[in-house]
Amino acid sequence: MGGFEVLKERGFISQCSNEEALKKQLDSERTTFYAGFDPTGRSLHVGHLVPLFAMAHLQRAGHRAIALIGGGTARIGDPSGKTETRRILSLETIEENSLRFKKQISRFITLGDDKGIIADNAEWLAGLNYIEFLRDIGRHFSVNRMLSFETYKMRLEKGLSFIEFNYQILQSYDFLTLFRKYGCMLQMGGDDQWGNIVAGIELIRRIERKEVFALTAPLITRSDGKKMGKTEKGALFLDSGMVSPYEFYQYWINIPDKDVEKLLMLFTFLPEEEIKELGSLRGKEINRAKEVLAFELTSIVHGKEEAEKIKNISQAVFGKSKSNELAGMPSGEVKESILKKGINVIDLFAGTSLCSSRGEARRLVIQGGAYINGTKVDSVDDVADLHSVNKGEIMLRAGKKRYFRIIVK
RNA sequence: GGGGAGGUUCCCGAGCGGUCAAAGGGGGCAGACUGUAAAUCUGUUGGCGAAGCCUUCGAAGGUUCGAAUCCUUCUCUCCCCA
Repeated sequence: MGGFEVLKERGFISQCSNEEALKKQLDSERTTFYAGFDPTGRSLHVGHLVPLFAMAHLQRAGHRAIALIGGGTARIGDPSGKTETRRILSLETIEENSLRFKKQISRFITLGDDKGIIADNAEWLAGLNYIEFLRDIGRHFSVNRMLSFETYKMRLEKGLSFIEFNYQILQSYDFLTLFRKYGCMLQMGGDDQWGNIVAGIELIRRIERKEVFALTAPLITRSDGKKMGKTEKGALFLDSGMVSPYEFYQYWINIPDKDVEKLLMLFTFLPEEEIKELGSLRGKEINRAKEVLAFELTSIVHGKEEAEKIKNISQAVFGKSKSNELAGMPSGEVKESILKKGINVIDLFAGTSLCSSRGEARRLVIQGGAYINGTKVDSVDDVADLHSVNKGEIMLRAGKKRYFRIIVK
């Protein structure tokens, strides 16, 4: 039992409704807790990692986790922290997303009746009777009070639909339902969820006369001001089809020095002492810590085998090892017959994910950032042919660290 | 329902009827410096070809030799009134 200290020391806790009482609760008995995930995207992303790891830690301490899929609330949209209205998703999309979420979540928490549960609020929200709901639940909410919440204040400037405004009530109702159904005592979430969670606590206190708890995690930021988990292409998704494991791994390798320790604490299960040690590395040495971070996290998200493979690839490509294991790196194919005739370098690069247009490929070459098998391409008129093929492959490089493997067939 | 303000290239945000592919900033990409880091400096940033051409300024029409800039209708967002 316990677990509160772990979360605290590792940096998962930002706000807590009643720290002392919660700690006592967690220390004294097996406690059921939950965190919600709205299936509004095709995949979970880095932003979801914080609650996932927090849940995993509590579960390891012996408590029961509920991952709540917001299949019902996703039909509406949560205004918290957003500046724009979320667009309405089709039911099929939500359904599909939910399935994907469930799969991903199960990599973090252990499922089983008394260990971990995945629930979906569509189960109780979809069939709600409006009148009954207003009578039983709605009457406990004061509009004046809701309007005083920061998230709504912000939205009052930009516009807030009535439906979105109800999000908080639905989320509170979720908490109440989970409390009744599973004896759930604690809701976790990001800081932006604070208002919603507290509203749930109040609802439960009013209706059930019981004290339950809120725990929020801080928004994780990068010391360089970039948004955590954002890449040029968008969010860093956990789905291997959307962000390849190789890219995923590389993202963590390239994290700013200052953030390594913090991220190791949050996104790995390594013991704190080991993390502190890794975090104290300086200069070039700290790359070792980043490698550990990337490896550990990739292992959890994509599997250990995959992580090993990528680690080898990365070491090979960035020159620290002789390994030739390159499977898993972004790659594509090209026909031998095309190479026989020779292909212009611009076309070659433009055909890969390295460049999105011929113009971009042209720029890359002109700026001296294009390489074939490690040799700089110095003219846009250069042609690649069979001489460029090395063991059935051609290695392209854009800039310092973006690689693409072309397989000749 | 009435009145008002708006929808500009990835984002924010300028834009006298021509010289606007469209200022500026952010972001991205590349180069130098490094440690696959940060910071900094430089270049670049619609597409195809590189003379030039093509597609962009919510949508569709129209006025003009010529429109992102003017008119009409439509649409969406926000504000005020009911």
